[in-house]
Amino acid sequence: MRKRLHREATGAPTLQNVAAAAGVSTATVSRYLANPDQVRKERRQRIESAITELNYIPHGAARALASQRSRTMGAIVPTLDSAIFATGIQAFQERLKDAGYTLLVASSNYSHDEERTEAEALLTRGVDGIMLVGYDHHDQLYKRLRQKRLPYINTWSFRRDSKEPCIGFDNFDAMVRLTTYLLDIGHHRFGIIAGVTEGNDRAADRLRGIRKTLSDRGLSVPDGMVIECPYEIGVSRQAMKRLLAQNEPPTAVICGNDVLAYGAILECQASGRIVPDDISIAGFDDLPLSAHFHPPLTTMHVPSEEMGQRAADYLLACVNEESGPTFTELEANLIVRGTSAPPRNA
Amino acid sequence: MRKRLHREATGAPTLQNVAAAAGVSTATVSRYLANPDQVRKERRQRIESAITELNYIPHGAARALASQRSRTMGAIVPTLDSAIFATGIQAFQERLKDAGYTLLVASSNYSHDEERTEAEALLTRGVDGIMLVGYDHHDQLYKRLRQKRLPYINTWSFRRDSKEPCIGFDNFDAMVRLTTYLLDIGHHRFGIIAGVTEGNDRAADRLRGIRKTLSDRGLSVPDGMVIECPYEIGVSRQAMKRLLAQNEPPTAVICGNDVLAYGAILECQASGRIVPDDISIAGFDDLPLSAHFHPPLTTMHVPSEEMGQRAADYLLACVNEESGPTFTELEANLIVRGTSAPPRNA
DNA sequence: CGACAAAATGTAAGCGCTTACATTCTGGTA
DNA sequence: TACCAGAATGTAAGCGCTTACATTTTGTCG
Repeated sequence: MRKRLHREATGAPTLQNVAAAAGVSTATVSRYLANPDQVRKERRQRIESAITELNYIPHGAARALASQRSRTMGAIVPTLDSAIFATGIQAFQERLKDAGYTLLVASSNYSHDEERTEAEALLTRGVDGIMLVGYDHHDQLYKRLRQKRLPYINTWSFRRDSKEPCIGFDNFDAMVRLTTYLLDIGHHRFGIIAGVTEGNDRAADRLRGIRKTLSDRGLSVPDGMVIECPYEIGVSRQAMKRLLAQNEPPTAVICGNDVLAYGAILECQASGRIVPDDISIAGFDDLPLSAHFHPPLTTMHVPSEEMGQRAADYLLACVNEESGPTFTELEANLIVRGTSAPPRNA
Repeated sequence: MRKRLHREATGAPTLQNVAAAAGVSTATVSRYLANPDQVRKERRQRIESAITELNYIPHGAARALASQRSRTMGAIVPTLDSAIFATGIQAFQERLKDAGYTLLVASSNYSHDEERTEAEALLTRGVDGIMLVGYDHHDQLYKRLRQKRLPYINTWSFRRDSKEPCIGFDNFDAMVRLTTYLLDIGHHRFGIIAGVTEGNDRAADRLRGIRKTLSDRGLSVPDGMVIECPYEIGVSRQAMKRLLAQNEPPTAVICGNDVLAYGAILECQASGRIVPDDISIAGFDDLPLSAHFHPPLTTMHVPSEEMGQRAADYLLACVNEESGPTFTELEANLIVRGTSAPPRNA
């Protein structure tokens, strides 16, 4: 006699139950699930009613184990706690959903080590692909991904000479354009409130873009005029305060993102200065609020939704062995609004 | 002779390989993974080195199938695209991570139907528990959850007479307090910019709280003074514009959340009004920006992090069959800042 | 030193599904 | 009507793990 079942099953109906109820084999039910019109109409109906009757829900883990794909994608973002990433993730997720995929998210807190740990966790969950933010990642992470031959894509960053699949915009170039604009309207005393560049290639690229543009025009930025700080409004206000306390305060301040810019503007206003008359301020991201800010913020628009969608498309194409663009450059657009104007003396 | 393997395995090392390399049985390796000090030191070391050598990553689906738990939790939020939910989710996720769990997120777009569909998807993925936002959900969803005996918890909402596990604050009561405060400083002409109440019990509770408080004080709110709108700043500005166009504009406007409040403030400022001298405005949520807004926003602070954490604790306790509080009330605190003041004529 | 309980390990049966391969039906066609 | 290709099914072997139960090892004590 067969050994007694050593574990209680969950009691949830299985595909086997459905097959029995419909009077067909499990294979047929499985095929029906994967591709309904592969089974003859009459059986199809029997299966359908068996499914609704039993309230059958397929068991994802079993399916993943047997088919070697989990229909799950992973995404690791620096933080969920930022509107811009949230938007991208939301778009990513919606695209996945349409394809019958589910999203596993993790956040790295802007740390390559944490990112790697999280990736490891995602691998254990058997994700079929991973969306990453940025370009620089832990060596081990890249290695593991390749070893497992797991599709992945870098987002929020695009480099012309990229060796890794990526979809995004050129952060360096975007800042070159923003800075050029400010130069062109007459500014030559700049302050910079950058994001933390350590471990954040986007922030670093942006800062490089500003510096390069200025030095190309023969301008140098004194040390005291460049402040790196985390993307928090309070910290940004402090930074602005320091900038304003300089001997010769800047006539224009470029911020690493919109949140930093909000802080800068608010601090200026708190100190009685008029933006943009007394000082111009520019951000980066173009959050929904920015268009409505007072005054409306001059910033670079980042196509976060499109990045999310395309990242999903790319990964989906990989798992389906279709072909798709491996390198996609999107445009970050300069949006000139009310926080920038020629300097007083110009 | 045995039938040839009909599928190519992934090539990734399996627990079996580890066992072979370490010269022990698969059971021992499995036990080591689950509880290292259950295996004798000498073998433990052999296993450890085999694992690092082979670069072994456990196969989540196989584990889930065999053990009947996925070490995965699901969360369905109305949208990721809102700082407040993002914060909660972030906290939820971090707590899960510490317990070796991974998060599956989905968003419902404030629709019960979509929420239900997403839940179905999560069930297929075999989540061990689900975090929900709000109290009202699709009947079928509740039914399914109970049928599967799956742990779940409602967040962002607390009701004293709750029959469902929940952790949150009382939205009605919170608005009663906010409204009372505004009444107490002398306002009696109110405008309300509420969130869309359809399918959103939090928004509905908040609106009820305001209305009840006002009517208790003998005040009625004319139809034109109550506007429901989606949580978008542009829409909110339009709403404010309408409020200001009334015969007798309100002296105080209560908003369903901070984003709506930002819109209201900005519209006032754009129309040349001074907040709070000409008009008081209050929000709900206390987003990071609110403390820095100009003027700083009077609002209700929502303990989103704590909700996320506690929700994770609860679900984790459920799956581990520990006991924990099923109903937890947190406090939403009134934060009086610069957008509220007694009305002119008071 | 032998007996025995407890601890450590091994054995092998599934978990619920997919899918290669074998078998049985179809509906044309000659 | 007989034959046959192609479509529709069925059969059953795993996928990589966990775990009940059996077996062996260890440590303790009289």
